[in-house]
Amino acid sequence: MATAAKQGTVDKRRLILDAAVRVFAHQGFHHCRVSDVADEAGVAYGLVYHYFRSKEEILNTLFLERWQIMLDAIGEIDSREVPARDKLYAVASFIIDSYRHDPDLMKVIIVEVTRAANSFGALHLDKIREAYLGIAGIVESAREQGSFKSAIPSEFAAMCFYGAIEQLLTAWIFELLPRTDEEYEGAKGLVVEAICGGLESAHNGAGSSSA
Amino acid sequence: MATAAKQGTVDKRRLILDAAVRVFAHQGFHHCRVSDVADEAGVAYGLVYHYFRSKEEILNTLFLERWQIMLDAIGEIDSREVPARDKLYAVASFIIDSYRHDPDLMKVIIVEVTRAANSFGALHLDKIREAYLGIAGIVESAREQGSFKSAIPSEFAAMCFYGAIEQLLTAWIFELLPRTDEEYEGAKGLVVEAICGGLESAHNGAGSSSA
DNA sequence: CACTCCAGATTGACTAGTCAGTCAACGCCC
DNA sequence: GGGCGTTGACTGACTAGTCAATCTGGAGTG
Repeated sequence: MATAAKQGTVDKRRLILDAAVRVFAHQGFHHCRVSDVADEAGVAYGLVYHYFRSKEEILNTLFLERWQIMLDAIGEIDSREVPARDKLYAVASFIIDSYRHDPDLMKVIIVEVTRAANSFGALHLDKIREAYLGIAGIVESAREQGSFKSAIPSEFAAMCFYGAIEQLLTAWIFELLPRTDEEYEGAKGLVVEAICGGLESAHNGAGSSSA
Repeated sequence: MATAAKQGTVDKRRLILDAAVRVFAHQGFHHCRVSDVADEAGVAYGLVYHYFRSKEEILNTLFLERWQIMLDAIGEIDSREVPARDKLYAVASFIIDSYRHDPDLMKVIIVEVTRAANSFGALHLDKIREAYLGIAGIVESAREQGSFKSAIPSEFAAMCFYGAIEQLLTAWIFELLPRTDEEYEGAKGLVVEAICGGLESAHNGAGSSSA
């Protein structure tokens, strides 16, 4: 049995982290008090400061824990011997399943970190960039190999792809899209088709003057 | 001469709004004090409350002012008699030019409202949704007419398109992309090409099992 | 033109409340 | 019995919003 969870002893640190996810997700990092987290965890106020230096450190911990898992997943996916489209489908699946599995945690990460340009986003920029680079790597191989257009820089493509997925999650967070298993599954294929295959029909003859 | 600006009289309300944009953009809505806004505007603290009921009302005003301009622009673009791709190019141009023209304002709108699921985002959900619907309308016409794939629902496509653009702005906000005129101009064409034309080469024969 | 008068603009000290973080003490387990 | 885990009352610092006082420009009057 693991060190922390032996006997009936519960890992209070983990309890606090899990409680923080729920509280941050429902009230927002700025609108909740540390006492809310302590109460939710069923733990005394002061104990939070025994395990974490500050309220911010809780959020940082949550982000880093989860983000690293995603970076590792992207790295593993990139190493597979399959077409780029399948890799991107796997990445989309991983992110969407992460949301499906723990919507509160993903909401906190996206809303409070990934998109928080004035607070935690800036702090974790390097980690966020790593994800872009991982996706860009997948695109880059496909470009070199000729299956992806060389006209679109891979970092740019990665940004569009990741942006589309994050917007999807945002739509689920905002309840603009139904949160059902079918919706999640369908979205994986659709987002890949939209970004890789494009919106235009293959037989499209519509002219255009855009660059 | 307009009522407010006749003679040497300055419109203090406007002064406060403009100062708020700068302060919110650089410090973040939550990390700045009302006194910072007043100081930046060169105005007494109390005057802020003469013109606005609360700190939040300043942000709401900024968002609604600017967002309505964008909604009007999308509506106007949709009514043009050009291919869907050109319409989407025009929408992308409008948003990117908005950022180029006033990065602070766009940063505030995106970071503090559009992506703030726990505070202002929820408040302005309907307005935000209106933008999606406007873009979806453009896609829908193209689907009916056959130039866009019918397999991808138009709201879904709109979300991917808008998400890609917002991610681009975020990259500029985070300084992950160079902020130059060439970059802005290039991005307009690239984002449309990525979403409408897709990342894959036309002659792409790479197989795929995703769907 | 000189003067009064007032409504709206402007000021900034102050209040009332909030909340992150501290700390001294307690207790439980090894 | 000692150290780590745990407690929660308390403090110190901060700030959104109030308000009574002051200012200012222009309309009305003789």
